[in-house]
Amino acid sequence: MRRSEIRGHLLDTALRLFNLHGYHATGIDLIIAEAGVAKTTLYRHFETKEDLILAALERRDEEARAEMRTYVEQRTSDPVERLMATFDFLEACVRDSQFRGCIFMSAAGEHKEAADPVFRAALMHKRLVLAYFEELAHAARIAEPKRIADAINLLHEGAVAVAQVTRSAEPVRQSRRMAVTLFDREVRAPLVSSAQRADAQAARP
Amino acid sequence: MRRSEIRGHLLDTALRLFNLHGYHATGIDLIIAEAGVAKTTLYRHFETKEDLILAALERRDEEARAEMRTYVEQRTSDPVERLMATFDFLEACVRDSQFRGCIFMSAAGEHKEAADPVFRAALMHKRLVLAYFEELAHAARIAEPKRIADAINLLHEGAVAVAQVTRSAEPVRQSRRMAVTLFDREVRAPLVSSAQRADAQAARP
DNA sequence: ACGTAAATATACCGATCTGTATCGTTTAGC
DNA sequence: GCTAAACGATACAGATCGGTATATTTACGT
Repeated sequence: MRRSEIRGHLLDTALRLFNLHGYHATGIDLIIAEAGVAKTTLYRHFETKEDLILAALERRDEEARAEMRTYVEQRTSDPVERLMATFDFLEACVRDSQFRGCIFMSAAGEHKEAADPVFRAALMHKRLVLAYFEELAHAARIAEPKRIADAINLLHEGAVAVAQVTRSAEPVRQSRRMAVTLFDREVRAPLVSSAQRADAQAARP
Repeated sequence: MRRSEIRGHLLDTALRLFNLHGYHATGIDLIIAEAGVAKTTLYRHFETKEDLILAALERRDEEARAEMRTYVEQRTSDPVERLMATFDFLEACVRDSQFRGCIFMSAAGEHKEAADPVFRAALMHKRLVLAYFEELAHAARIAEPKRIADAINLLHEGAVAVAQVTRSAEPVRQSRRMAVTLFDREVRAPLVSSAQRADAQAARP
């Protein structure tokens, strides 16, 4: 492994283990063993474990939001359908065999003090995701974009929480349907894709 | 302190600390110090820390569901309004200064293996709460009680998750409004209380 | 009131935790 | 190719972890 890749490899390894076992339960020794790296090397890149956690969360924050953006934008150009596509992206995340809940919620759950840097990093991620929902709602020319973004955010969080304990993707599908029911009278265009509308027509002709 | 109270006192102390700091971050030494009890005493009542966690979760499960039942049943006898009263109960929980998120979600978040007894205890609590929602939906003579119970459950979980990071009760109020919007055409009676309807009439006569 | 079971305090165990120190080896940039 | 920085391996420090052992005192049931 090239030296320039070590830092990123450490972050990826740490993120995988944090996702699998949580933050307190994942020791430095396990991280370096899984990464195949000496302990000295880890502490040359990150001063403390907390710094490693913060760097990992920052990396994952940017990565996750970029993935969602890419998924949503290449799925449809219709601004309203893009709002709904966030649920499809979420469903894909939840269906991943490695899904163990939202790592930012876990981070906040293990670092509950509002002043804890880890908690603040988790909060910041949530704010940025919410801002993206607002951006989508604004583009969709919805009357109250902030309220709709809050609602989508709440449905997302509920779906992830229920999916985390039930180990099922069905809560995400249900939250999507709830979003459709909630918003289908508030926006200018239908909230189901043309393909789905065709399916529905074919099902009951 | 009487001997018969020690076990319960240990469970209460442990629950308080688990809620404040999480499970891994709360050591045995802190629990016994806060409880004012010798370590030997704790280990006479609970074989391991995991046993203590499981006993604490079981106690809190019964306590929390009994509190919700009591709150809901004494607030209104109308079965439909009782569904909505679960949100009011939730709002009271979230407004508590000690609120740090759902301790069962935290437990599942720190014990992610599906076979972990702690994870299973958290899952069991969620199933029982969902069953109560179904019970309420059934009493309200709703067409699809299970689907509505799932929806309420999802809104609850979303509200708690968002409230946990934003440190606000507003997400709970929003989830309640979303529930009203979702169900007001599905049930036989209005979903706002007569007092709220009077307020609305007074506001715009 | 007495005897037993459970409480206490304290010391201790081995394991594990985060983090450092040492030192020999490898790599990257000039 | 030289040099300086980074890496690997290992040992270790000091704290804390969950859990035990022991010896003494306290409280409860009969």
